Amino acid sequence: MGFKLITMPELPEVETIRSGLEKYLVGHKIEDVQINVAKSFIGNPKEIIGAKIAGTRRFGKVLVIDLSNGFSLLTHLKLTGQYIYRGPHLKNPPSLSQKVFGLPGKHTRVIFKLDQNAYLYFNDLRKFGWIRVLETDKVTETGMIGKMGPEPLVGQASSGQAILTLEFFRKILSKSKKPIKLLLMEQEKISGIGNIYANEALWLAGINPRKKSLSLSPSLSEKLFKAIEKVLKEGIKAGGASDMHYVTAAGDEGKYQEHFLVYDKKGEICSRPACRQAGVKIEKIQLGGRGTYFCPICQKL
DNA sequence: CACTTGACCTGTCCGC
DNA sequence: TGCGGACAGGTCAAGT
Repeated sequence: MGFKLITMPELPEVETIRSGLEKYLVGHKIEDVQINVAKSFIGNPKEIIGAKIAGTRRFGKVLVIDLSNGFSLLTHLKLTGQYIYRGPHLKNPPSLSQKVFGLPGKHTRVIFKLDQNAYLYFNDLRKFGWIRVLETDKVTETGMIGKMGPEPLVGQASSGQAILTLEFFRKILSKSKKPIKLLLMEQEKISGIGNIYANEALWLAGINPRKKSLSLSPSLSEKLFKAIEKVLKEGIKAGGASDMHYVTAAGDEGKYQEHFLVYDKKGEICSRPACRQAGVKIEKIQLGGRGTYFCPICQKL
């Protein structure tokens, strides 16, 4: 396993972090907030001090922590954000992954001091991530979440969020001339898919990432729809993909990177039987400025 | 209007 | 060995 990639939290990673936070944080009270980097925390910390943590939600890649006093904390982890809990609700904490930047460490931007001598650390190497204080009843209509497309995983939508249906998926595709991969990653169309899972889903469906969205046949769009669901589900099942900075709320690593079929596989033999036999190698191109991996044979344009 | 590129950051890796 | 540059990728702003 290489250590050169930054595997940013996408839907399965954020969902894994969320379910950990749900387990560990609910019932805790926020006693204090220490902000080490001003741009990492937007809003007034006084509005959350003294509040109890009531629950967690996820909208696409945005994590929401709802408090008992009418306020919520929204977080986007962007590329390198980590939320790590230490306290009595985490029995037998796993040995801290080396990917964790210390607790606290050099890259700890915000520390929430909770009751019962517990702490929630927000680490973020590149400072792209943010935590924002917002009234709970404004969460679904404000900013990114307000414009966000439907949730691609059945059973995973937060209340009030639409689920992506095949019909809606086809409708989105039919309206866009963009390369399909770029469309999949557009959060205002579908929420939660990033570079890794877009690459993986397209390989699984046997579709070239550059193919124009509106040119997908009904059978291909259905194939892709199912592939998206499959890779996201398997991502969650594996606890997310850790190559560089992603860890769960307990501070340990996910395993989905071991299941990668194309992502970061440039020059390796495509694992589809016919391609493997013929020795076809995975290629890498830039699409929308992002690294894009595909098999030139089983993902023909 | 649609699409592309750059900025935001920091660390790692690669080649000279 | 040291150093500079390319690269990693989500989102938004600015440019074409």
